[in-house]
Amino acid sequence: MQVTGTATQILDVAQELVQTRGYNAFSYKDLEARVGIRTASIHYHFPTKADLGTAIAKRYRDFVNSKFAEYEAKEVTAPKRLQRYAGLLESVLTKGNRICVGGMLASDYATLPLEVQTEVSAFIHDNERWLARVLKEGRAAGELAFDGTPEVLATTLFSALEGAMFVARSTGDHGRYRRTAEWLIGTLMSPRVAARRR
Amino acid sequence: MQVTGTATQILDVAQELVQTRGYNAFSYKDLEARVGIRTASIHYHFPTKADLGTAIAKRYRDFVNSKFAEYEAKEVTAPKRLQRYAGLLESVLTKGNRICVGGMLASDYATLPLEVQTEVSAFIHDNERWLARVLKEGRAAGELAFDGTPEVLATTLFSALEGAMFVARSTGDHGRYRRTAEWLIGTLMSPRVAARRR
DNA sequence: TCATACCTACCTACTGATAGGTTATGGTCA
DNA sequence: TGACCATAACCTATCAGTAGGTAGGTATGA
Repeated sequence: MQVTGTATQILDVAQELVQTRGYNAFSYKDLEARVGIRTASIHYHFPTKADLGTAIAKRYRDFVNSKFAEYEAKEVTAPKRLQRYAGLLESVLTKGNRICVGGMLASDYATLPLEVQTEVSAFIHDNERWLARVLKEGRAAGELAFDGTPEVLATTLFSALEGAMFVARSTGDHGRYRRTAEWLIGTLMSPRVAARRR
Repeated sequence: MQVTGTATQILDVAQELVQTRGYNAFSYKDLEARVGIRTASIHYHFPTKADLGTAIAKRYRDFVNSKFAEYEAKEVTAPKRLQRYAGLLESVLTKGNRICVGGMLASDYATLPLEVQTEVSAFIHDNERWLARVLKEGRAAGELAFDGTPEVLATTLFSALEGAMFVARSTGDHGRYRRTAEWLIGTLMSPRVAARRR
């Protein structure tokens, strides 16, 4: 048995299809050829599509949460941490025109099985909570300057970056994402920090 | 006989399904019961689903473009025009948990027929172009203050508002959209930002 | 010998789409 | 006027293909 078992392989392929086509636009049949086993065998690993969707969402949430920990360990300042976060999503976009799993499933939200919906809501919550903390600490440290609460700005940041992925893909211009991310973070940097950057 | 013909009625119902479920998550069968005619009859009005999707996208784009003209006629200042724009999307969200047609189709982009893709790209372009003009004029008039080009900020604004719709719906909290919109526009009018530019 | 992991074969329901028939309306012309 | 015809707008019936899912059998290795 490999380090990457069949179940993991199924998750990898299915996740890519979720990120490019969306939850309702891929089927077990699509997985068949790419994974190399029959649809019935995929049902052995993931009895229902809801199970598969939930597994994808859970794994992705864990992955992103691990990135949060990584960024906090590696980067000391809030602006750097935000840049890392924006860079993570950018790499998703660049690697095969993909969309963040959370953002894509959010767009399919009304049609998702309940357990997947719950996972999506939790994903958004995790992202916003982490962003809010980074923003709060950054402002306290004088690295960031902004009006309003960290919570509101966290939602705004998350919404903007997720939305920018859709816009970038629909216009065939990945630069749109990058410029949006740069504008947002640049605007948050305090005059002192911004001045040093020039 | 009626003021609203059958074709219009089909478009109304189909558009609602696009806005709530997405392009791939509704079928002619879904329209049957709600419109009150058989799927075959719907094919009479819209031969293919691509035709239907294109008609929905085109009509919505025209609708939004007409709103642009309306806001320019009714409102004199840039902040007011931006507030109107944000309010338009908010009313879409509030009225039946809907998503902007452009944003929803952008999320389905990779699976759309070519003609619908083209329409989606054009919708984004129209929105960004109008926003960029409002921002440019607003800055020239001293009503707004921001770093960077109007074009970049237009993309950011559009991305953020569209993304905020998804986030609001997935968290069951429409207030998230409103607060995001208010933060964005508020930041553009902020004296602090204006002072920083000098 | 027993669980794991795969298979073939099949199911029901639905997908977008087509063929061809029915009905109502309204215009043309001997 | 009335016979005729065209068209619009619907219908039933059907298509081939796909959806997610199930039943039950088989190979393999501990």
